[in-house]
Amino acid sequence: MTARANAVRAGAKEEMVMKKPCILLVEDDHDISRLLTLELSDADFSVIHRDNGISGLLAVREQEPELIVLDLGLPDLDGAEIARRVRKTSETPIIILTAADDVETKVAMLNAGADDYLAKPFHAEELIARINVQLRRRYSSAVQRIGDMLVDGARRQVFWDDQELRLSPREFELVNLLCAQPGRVYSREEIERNVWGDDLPPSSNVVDVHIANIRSKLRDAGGFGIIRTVRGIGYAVKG
Amino acid sequence: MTARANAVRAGAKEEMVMKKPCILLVEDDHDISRLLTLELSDADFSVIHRDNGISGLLAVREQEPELIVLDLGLPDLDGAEIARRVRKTSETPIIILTAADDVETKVAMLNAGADDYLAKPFHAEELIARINVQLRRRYSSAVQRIGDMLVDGARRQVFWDDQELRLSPREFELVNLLCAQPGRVYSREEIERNVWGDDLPPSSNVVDVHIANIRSKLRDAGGFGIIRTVRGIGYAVKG
DNA sequence: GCAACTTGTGACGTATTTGTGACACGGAGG
DNA sequence: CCTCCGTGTCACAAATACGTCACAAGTTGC
Repeated sequence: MTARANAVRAGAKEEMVMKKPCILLVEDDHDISRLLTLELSDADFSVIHRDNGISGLLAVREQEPELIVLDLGLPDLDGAEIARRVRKTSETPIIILTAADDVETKVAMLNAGADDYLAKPFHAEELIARINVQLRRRYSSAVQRIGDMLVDGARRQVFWDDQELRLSPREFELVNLLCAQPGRVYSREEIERNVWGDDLPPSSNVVDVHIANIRSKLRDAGGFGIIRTVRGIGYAVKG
Repeated sequence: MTARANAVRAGAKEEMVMKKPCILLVEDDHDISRLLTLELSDADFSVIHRDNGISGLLAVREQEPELIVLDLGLPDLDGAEIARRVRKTSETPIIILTAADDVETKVAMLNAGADDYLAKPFHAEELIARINVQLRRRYSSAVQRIGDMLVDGARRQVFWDDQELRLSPREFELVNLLCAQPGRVYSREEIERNVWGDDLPPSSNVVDVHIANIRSKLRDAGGFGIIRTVRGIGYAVKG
């Protein structure tokens, strides 16, 4: 449920009512937290704020947020420590905020189980962008059925008529994206941003080629016309 | 270890209805008890809380918990006294929490009938780990069956077709993790966090090598294709 | 102290994946 | 009917990920 909600949310804000993803913000600086709470709410997240590590940890259990934004310099607990303890029991994405921008800190954080890292000062939009990346990465694991096609995010498998398609990682990501919102048209740019992320393949017709390959594999399994081409824009799956 | 134990139980709960072990927590500090209740529930125990010795003793009779976690510094009764009285009528495992960490107390507690002893401050995971040890000692636990493979968490044994595989500790941990949720794909990072924990093997292809060894042992016993490679991500067992 | 075993590392071969450019195709508009 | 632009298709080169091996360091038990 979270899964779908988030996978879908990127483009869907305007069209349907859906549960807002809940962000837990653990930050002791009152000014920053107030500002961020506003910005995040604005970006259509529901925000829970805690100003110390202990109550932050409690909130993780009690509220089960979809994502955690964690300040490194908390009065009681070390950010890394919090990350480690969250990781003991859950895979909730964690984004760390910090004043320092050195490599060691970054590595230490990621080793502790953080998923991303943002050095102050930063723009709220950047944080929001990274939040969305993490949400998509983690919660694109829903099981989605579209006609005879079945997309299982947790297993990273796609079936047509109970026959598995052997998709490469990129192919799977692409299918998974399109299937997040059956019927919705994804532009090439949107697809590249979501599937390729920071790797940016700025040139060429990669998307088209991959779509072609996916179609071919679908055809081999007996599926036709699942992926619709929208001339001038991009692609969509039938919905 | 803790992480794994929980993962196993968490995963098992989806498929079979299994009674959660019931823990009786006797603790007067309200903050600690709230946190522990949450942590324990999270670890998939059912928790009963009492905040004094008398009602604690009553609860032992009435609820018949599988294990008792006992704070030493209670307002009405001495922890040792409680332990002794429980022992008059039952062998229910008892774990004592205490502020002091001296040897005499420890000996006194164990003499009174306690099974284990934990000095504050402690991490919840440590408590959970010790709880699991005690439960395992007293009751046998989680057995997972996946096709012809059988994973016995309590005995730390894996069988294929009733033939035992001789797995090294690490190998067992790895298999056990993957089998906690058959079908679910575990990323290398996730595997490292869960199997290696804080020992951090930051470099190299350890996971792959171990998987290869496990596969080889499975093959020797007649099992093929149990562990699926998910390119670009990690591994999963068929399910 | 020796032997057997466990564990992590680095190197290497191989199969798959992935991006690119060239070109064919086809519909929309003139 | 012809042209043009956006797509489909193909083959190829480069990059990458994974499986495997041999080895060294560390443990355990005898």
